[in-house]
Amino acid sequence: MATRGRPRTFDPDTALRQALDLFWERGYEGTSLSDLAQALGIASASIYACFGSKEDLFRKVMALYGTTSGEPPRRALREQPTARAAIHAMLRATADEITRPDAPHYCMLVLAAPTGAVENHAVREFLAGLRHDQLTAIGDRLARGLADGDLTAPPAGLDAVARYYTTVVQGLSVQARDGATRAELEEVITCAMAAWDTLTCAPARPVFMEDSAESPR
Amino acid sequence: MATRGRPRTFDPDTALRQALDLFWERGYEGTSLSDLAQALGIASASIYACFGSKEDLFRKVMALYGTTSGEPPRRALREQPTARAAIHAMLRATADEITRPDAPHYCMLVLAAPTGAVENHAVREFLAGLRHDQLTAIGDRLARGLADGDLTAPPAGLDAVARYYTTVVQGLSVQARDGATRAELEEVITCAMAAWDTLTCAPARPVFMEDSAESPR
DNA sequence: TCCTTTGTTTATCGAACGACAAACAAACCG
DNA sequence: CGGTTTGTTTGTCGTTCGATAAACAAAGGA
Repeated sequence: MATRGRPRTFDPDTALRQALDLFWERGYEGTSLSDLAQALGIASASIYACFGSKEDLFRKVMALYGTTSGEPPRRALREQPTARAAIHAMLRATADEITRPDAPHYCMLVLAAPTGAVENHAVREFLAGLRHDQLTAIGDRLARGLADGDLTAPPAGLDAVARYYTTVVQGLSVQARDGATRAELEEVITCAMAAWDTLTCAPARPVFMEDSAESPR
Repeated sequence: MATRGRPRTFDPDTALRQALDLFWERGYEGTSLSDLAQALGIASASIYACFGSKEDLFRKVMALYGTTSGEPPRRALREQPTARAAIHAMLRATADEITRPDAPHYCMLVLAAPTGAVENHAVREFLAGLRHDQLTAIGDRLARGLADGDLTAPPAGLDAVARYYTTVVQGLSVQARDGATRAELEEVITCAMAAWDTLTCAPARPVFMEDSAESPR
């Protein structure tokens, strides 16, 4: 199909990336269309023409966020050989992502729109759905460990353990937001992994014997 | 001193409580002065006369929040005999507070204003300060356990353990916000406490032997 | 070349924002 | 009772919100 009409003067991918940066810095409601227009270097009408509404833009932004910042933790879950290594590496990859010096120190999934005006209810539930996917992904990885034989059924329940590590991930975001360093997050992760052996009836290992050689991503 | 001039037609304490309910439901930026005026049944000018600015009102609201919803977890830390029981009871009291049927399911400290517009930076840092007090309170309680002799110095570091349980508390808020039930939070707390014995070099106890008779508040 | 198609700019919409000044209402003091 | 003090209401300030219509600009097709 031929390209008709006047071509765009801006690159939608670049613009989406710039929109991501702004939404990341200020959250959904904290970012206005004026802010976006200024940051993207185009008029707000062009944003509407290219991306639809503010909410549509935000959803596209979150999709990009998922394939960039969200990928390392997801890959950790996918590629590590055991459930234990996968959870540990996932936590570390998360800590890496939320303490990058060139980006805001928190996960957008968790803090971009937890509360807000009534009219933005749909956006909040959209993010809540993505967070639920997180929980599911962790639960699925534990189930795979069960199938692979590297994990015995935890007495507390597999869902409970999955929700527990999801809770830790989400708590890490608040910690990073409040200025915790990468090293401090690593300590928290060490503590969180200390629960693993008790939860999974594995032989306990003292914290100073933690497998720190595991790849963080 | 005599009461001069026209007396108030509304009760400031009642109004503050109503403002708390509204800020709790929608967060700081999500609540407008029009919303507040309507909920309190008075004009916005009366709010300014009585409470100052929106930010002043929010700070007073958070003080009330601290003495009401914040008290049970704080009391748990204070009154439980051992560090372990204190942390466990504090987590349970938190779970109780953030799943009450008559209030929003999350902690205002954590989710009322984690991100937002640049002009509300002061409010966010105010809340961050209160969250840091949380961390300090938990750290102090662990130190007391050390002094009382019911806790041996954790290899991971006392600060690390304090930050870990702070992270769990904050993660619980996100879980509750996303619809987790009180029972599900209890499971998460059980998992979080499973780390305790490993962290503190105490003899490990299986999760199914958890001291469920500890007072939740 | 001229028309169609598409993108961008400009201007603006109505509504809501936080905040306040002035006018009005109700209490106490003498 | 009049005068003072204080609280509340009314109206509105200038700004910003998300969103859009109309005018203008630049490309391809015939």
